[in-house]
Amino acid sequence: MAFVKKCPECGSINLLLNKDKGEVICNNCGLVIEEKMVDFDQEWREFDSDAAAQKRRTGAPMSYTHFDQGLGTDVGRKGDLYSLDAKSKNKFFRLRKWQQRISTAIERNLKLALSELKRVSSFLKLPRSVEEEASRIYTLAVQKGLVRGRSMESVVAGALYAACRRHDVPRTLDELSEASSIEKKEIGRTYRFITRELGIKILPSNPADYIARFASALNLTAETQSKSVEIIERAQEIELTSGRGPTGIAAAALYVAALINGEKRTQREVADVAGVTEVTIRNRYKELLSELDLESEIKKTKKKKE
DNA sequence: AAGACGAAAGTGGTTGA
DNA sequence: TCAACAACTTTCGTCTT
Repeated sequence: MAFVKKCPECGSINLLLNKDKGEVICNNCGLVIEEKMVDFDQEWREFDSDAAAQKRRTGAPMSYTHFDQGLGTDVGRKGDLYSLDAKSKNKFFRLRKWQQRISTAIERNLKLALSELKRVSSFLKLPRSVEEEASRIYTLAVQKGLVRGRSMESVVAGALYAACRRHDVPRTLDELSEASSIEKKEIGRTYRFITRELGIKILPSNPADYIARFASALNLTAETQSKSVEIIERAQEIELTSGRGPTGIAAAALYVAALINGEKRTQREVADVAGVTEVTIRNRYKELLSELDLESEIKKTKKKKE
């Protein structure tokens, strides 16, 4: 599966996809990374339209973004129903009524929540795979009764945040907060809660994952981008990054890299797109300078300019 | 005048007794 | 459950360009 790249346990990239069981297994340590995956493949081949008509039997692929995985049917309320005689009509109305009663609170909740989830995810332009993952997480959360006592929207936001992190397409809590109009604190809290309760392992996000987005928001060149990734890697080697907020590190690395490549941005600008304050950038920046001997590089580009 | 810098006090979350 | 603690923020005054 494209969105699982590394084994969270041992870091190996040697992953084995077992389609029959719908699992992804780490070939190195044997950890089951993804299970209950949906098999999207056709299991037959079509040579002409006759064969296709015979063998095709489904509509859209099954998806967790539909509350019943896209398989549900409703008793119709319009269309050919009205061409029936009065007796049959009555029967259908009764059926419809029953269906509404049977629909449990869970299903109604899911229906609502997943449309909210879609709204937020399209607002943030998240990839399809993340949306799927978030829907799956939300569905699990509902089944475990974790939504009780929390607003539906906050759980949706938390699930989306978790899904982003798992797929290495990090969005900041601020962005999620803006898109879902839930407070940052609240999202963070439900995020921690559901990941703990569902036993979802999430690696601390890598500062480098933020670089591309921040850099394009600041109109920085590709050289600056790779420079800042390089800085981050060097910083990680000497454990300068542990315990610090990844966005602050990304911001500082980007700021220094821009300085080195003569594309200076103010601390304010960088701070805004990264969602941290100037002070944080300064602190990280100071550490980077003293630990990584970057001052000489900055001086070099200064001299070039003269 | 704007940006960079640093000190001090406050916030929210984690940890360990 | 509470206190200590680290990271980060807010605010504000000073220095540099």
